[in-house]
Amino acid sequence: MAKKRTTPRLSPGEMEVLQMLWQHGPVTLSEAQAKLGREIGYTTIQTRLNRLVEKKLVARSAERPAQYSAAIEPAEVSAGHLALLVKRTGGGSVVPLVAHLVRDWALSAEEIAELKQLLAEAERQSKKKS
Amino acid sequence: MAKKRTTPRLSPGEMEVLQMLWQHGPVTLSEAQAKLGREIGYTTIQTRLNRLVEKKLVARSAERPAQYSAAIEPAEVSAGHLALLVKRTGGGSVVPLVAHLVRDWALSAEEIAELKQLLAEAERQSKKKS
DNA sequence: TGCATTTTACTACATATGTAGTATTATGAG
DNA sequence: CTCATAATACTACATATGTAGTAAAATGCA
Repeated sequence: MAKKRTTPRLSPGEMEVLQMLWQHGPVTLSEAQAKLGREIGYTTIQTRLNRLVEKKLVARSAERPAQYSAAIEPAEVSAGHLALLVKRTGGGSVVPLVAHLVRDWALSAEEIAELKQLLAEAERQSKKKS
Repeated sequence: MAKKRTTPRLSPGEMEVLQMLWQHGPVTLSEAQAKLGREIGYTTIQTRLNRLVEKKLVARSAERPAQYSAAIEPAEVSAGHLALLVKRTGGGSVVPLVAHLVRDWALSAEEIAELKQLLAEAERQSKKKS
């Protein structure tokens, strides 16, 4: 397994860009601006992307109208953030966090089912390991 | 219900201080430094606390050796962060996030039980509401 | 081939954050 | 009451981040 380079701290703005890249695949600068749309300057996005590229979190293709694509998985990012949250606000336990998640977001029946599934798996793992 | 003042963005350093305050109750500056311990300057913590106080996230008592205490709940903070994470890395669904939590942290049998409990409740809510 | 347009690179600057020194004020011992 | 010590306030400064202008380079069309 590859090195676990602790996600180099993502700023809000960087997150915003990454999210955009995760949703809409690789994009050019102009497309990026269109997607992020909003009242944000073209060069602003350019700068953000450049910085992300420096940090190896985004890859830029060699073609002329370069394609920018996320070089990190959403999972990796959330994992890092969650680890921090668990430690900080959960006192080390995931339960308070999950409690929040299931309480504050009205889960659909399907989602609840999925989560039950996950728990069941976790339980099996737990048993097997002990 | 009170205003939902979107947690004013907590920087890593601020989180660190808040965490300390949540764990060990109200503390004075010196105690704070002791707890955070580390090789961090006294005045550095002072500055961090001051900034936190400005942002109303920490309260300072009037007594002489002032007592600093968190003025925000861990839950509030995690709620804000999670909301962002869900939207950004989960594409709007909590499932991927929870999946991560239960997979990456080896949950104890008790924790799993608690979570099942939570899901059961969520299910009841869901049913009642629909 | 020359210019208009698009793309990319550089540069700039304000605010935020991390860190900490120095000055000032309050407090307690003698 | 005076001074040493603890506590608090101010000030400073480097790096990070958000935002964007301008210059330079590549492209495409006339």
